[in-house]
Amino acid sequence: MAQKPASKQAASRKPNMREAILAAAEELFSINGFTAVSVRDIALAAGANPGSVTYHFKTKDGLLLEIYRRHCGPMNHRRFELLEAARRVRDLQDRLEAIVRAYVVPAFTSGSDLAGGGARFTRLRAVMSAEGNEVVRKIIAQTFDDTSHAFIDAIHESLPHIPRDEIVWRGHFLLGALYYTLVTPERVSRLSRGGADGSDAGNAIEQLVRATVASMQAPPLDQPEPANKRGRHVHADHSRA
Amino acid sequence: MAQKPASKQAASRKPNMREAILAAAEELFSINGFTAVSVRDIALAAGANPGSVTYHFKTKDGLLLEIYRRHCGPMNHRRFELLEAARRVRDLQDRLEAIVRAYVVPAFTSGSDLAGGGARFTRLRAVMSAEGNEVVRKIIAQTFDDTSHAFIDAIHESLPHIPRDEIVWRGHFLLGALYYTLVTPERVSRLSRGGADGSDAGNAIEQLVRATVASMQAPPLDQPEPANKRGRHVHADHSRA
DNA sequence: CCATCTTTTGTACATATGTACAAATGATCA
DNA sequence: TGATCATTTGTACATATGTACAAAAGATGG
Repeated sequence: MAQKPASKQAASRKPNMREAILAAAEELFSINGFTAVSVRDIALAAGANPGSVTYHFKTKDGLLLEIYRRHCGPMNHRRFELLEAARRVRDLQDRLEAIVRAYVVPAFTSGSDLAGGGARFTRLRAVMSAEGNEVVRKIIAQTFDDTSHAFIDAIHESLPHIPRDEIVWRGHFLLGALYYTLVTPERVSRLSRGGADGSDAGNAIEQLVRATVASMQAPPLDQPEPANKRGRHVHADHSRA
Repeated sequence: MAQKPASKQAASRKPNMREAILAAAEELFSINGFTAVSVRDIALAAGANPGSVTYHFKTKDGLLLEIYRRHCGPMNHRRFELLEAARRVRDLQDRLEAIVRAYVVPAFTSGSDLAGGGARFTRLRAVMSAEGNEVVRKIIAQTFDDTSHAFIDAIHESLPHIPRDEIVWRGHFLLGALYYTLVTPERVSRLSRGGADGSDAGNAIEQLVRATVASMQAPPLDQPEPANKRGRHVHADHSRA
């Protein structure tokens, strides 16, 4: 019978080994990938015994699965909250920016109560997607496609003259840029010769939002390039689709 | 090229095992990452003996190194060729697009004479950067930073009113989008419900160029979207932090 | 033909890996 | 307290890994 409140449910104060293992695994996976990190590495970093990992999560895959289970819910919940708020913005351009921001911000900040948990988990997802992890592929398709579709549709509503497929492409580029920024932030610092800090999440968010909003507003491909393109090409009224 | 059936040794005119090993390793690394692929996997895929890999490349790292050495030269050479041609385009907007295209196209098509060699090598670089491979990190910084700076400067010349650091950010986003498209093309197909094919390199290039040109032209952050300058942008907020 | 160099093969070895499992330890409550 | 459960520890095992190395096979030039 489940009559122990201090076991798994409440009890915010408890030096739980299970949590330490999860945190250590998340950190190591997000830096070195799944296959490159051994169960022993994780146990060592968590100050635990290798057998303890098997006890709590059965397999290494189970550990990865639990990391996803822990983060996906809160992150997507936060995204939907922000998306609902963004939908209520009246000005079309402001709304588009709010939608993009609603997608980007939780990837950097949301997640559990751990500091930097959101960015770490997103970096983990980036690394896993590059690694082609099979365990993760299912979770991604199951958990994130709903969110993606919701954002694509919302953006499409504020940019009706752009075909949905092109919004899919540009949203895809957004995710790639997001991932890459979290995976290799030092590249920004290096190429800007110290002028910009790739690890500054606040700046990264603003740059990413600004660039993405502009890319979303680009004229679609099937629309022939306007003759006087040096000027305004954001709002095109003669849409054929 | 090779019309012999799926046998490993019979009928060998000049099999050039070294090339077969390189090709197999490149393919496997670009899909599964470096650590996840064993020397025996590579040897099996190449129809070679594991010891042959050691003979030709000494270590597994040496094999990866040779893959990079083989592709970096031609790819960056092609990029510089296209960049020089792009610089001569008179119209500023056309020039910007030509520059972006000069960066993107070789990533998909250039490389050796092998079909799809360029895209495969770029996908390999994407996977390696996500894996944080130490062997690769040096080559990247040494070989690609020159190219990146050249393109950043060229773009900056055609967009002088945008701070260089912001161009660095947007170029960084471009590379992330490029990588992610090569790593996970099926995501585009899935989210567009079959309307777009993420594996269609031609379409991917056009979408990427169009989106990137627009993102590059976005007003800089310190300049909160003036309505009088270029492109019609409805005023955005400056309240968010 | 032989001699010499290059390449391939087979095998071996030390170590790393995921995971199973029993014993030891710790916590909880009648 | 002692009994029962949860957790941790230590160890073991089968397999996978990178790489070294010697023998075999093949090519090359005289």
